[in-house]
Amino acid sequence: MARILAVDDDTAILEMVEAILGKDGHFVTKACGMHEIDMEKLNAYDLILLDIMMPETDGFALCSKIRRLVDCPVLFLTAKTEESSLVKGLALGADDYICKPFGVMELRARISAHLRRERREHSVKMAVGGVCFHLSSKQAVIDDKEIPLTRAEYEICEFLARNRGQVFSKEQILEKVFGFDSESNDSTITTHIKNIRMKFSGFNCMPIKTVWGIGYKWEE
Amino acid sequence: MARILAVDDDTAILEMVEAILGKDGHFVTKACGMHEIDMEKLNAYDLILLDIMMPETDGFALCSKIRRLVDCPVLFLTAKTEESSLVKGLALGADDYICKPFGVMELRARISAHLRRERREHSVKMAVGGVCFHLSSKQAVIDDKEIPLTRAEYEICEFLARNRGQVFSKEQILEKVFGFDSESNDSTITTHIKNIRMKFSGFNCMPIKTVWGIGYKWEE
DNA sequence: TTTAATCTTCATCAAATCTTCATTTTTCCC
DNA sequence: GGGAAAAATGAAGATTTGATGAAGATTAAA
Repeated sequence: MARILAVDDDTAILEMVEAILGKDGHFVTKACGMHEIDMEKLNAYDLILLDIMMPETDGFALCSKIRRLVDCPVLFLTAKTEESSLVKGLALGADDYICKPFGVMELRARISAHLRRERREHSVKMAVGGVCFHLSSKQAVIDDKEIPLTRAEYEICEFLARNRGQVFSKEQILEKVFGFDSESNDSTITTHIKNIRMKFSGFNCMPIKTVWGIGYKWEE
Repeated sequence: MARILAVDDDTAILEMVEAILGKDGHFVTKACGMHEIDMEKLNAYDLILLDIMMPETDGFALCSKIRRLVDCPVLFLTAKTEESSLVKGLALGADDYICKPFGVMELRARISAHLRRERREHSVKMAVGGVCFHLSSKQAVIDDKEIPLTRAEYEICEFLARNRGQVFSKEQILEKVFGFDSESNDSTITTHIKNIRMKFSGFNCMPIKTVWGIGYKWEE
């Protein structure tokens, strides 16, 4: 059904979560802490469950990092019941906050609701066609061959691919990719797009489409 | 910020919700029960808050009906704390379940999280008749096929569709769509309408109707 | 410091889009 | 039906927008 990443320092909880969600047909990957997570492969999950209190990195910090990399639902599953903690968690980009001890049925229902919503909204989206982004090394790869993108070119590609299907104006791309305080000219983006296209054309691949009068998008 | 529909039979709760969410810049529409909801205008809301125990229709039934009509997040806000009730609510298509008495901060945080997610995943859409408008990318779609409208054509369509049933003169359309300071000729609108109709006719669809002597309208 | 790579800007060209207008068609009213 | 007003049509010109190629500025590397 869905691929779920569960992060908790308590192995017993991980086992339990796996047992519960496994029955619903989900495939649960267990991680005992941040060191067990391959941040480059977060794309592989449909939903992430996070504990807050963990020895190395705490769940809040982890949540921020995750949210910067992927868009899938992130749910806290924690013993911290204070409202302030819930508020902080959700403010960091999480989608839900479930307190331990949780009801088995509640956990299942909430996870189903989040997955259902993901499908409801996301149904049109598909995998980024053929292009693989190595987030840490900032390289784009097609068929195991690297496309020699410069840093700016890579950032633009990754941003558009991450939000594939959506159209962004040059101003938006400047702001989102280079920061709101970028004082660059729109033509910078135009030129980067041109160069990106040139490099991709060598791979018989043209993922960035112009939407006249509006902007650019990564084709779905 | 967002348009929120709150449904509860207890006026005091509605007032409180309005006060809390109003401070965050949201616009809250209050409904004391099902009879006060115009089911055909659910599109107008970004998020819906539902009580469960209400005299006429109960919240569960209402949730099912709503879910059949629109995709926006639906949150239960209820005094029913049993897990079975939560499970039922989420199973019916709701996205969250908040128990009364709720923490003010929790309510705000959860609502923000849902709205954020909606923006993150969903380039906002508006469906009118068989036509779906992708607001952010300014594209119109019928049966998953894109209608290649130019920017001006799209703006006119979206405006008329948003106010479907109402008739607008060419002057009004010019003013509303291109700004009060537009110095264009009326014939510009005539021509745009012509081109829009040509493009829609390929889809066996003719949503813009001429009202002789008055203007144009999007058919209901 | 020198060199190379990358980023940014700009002028120019081509294409898509917008606007206008003369002409034809439709509608309304007598 | 006839005439006037309104709208539809088709095509040409004006305008806007994006693509392109090249040069200068900036940054990073040697």
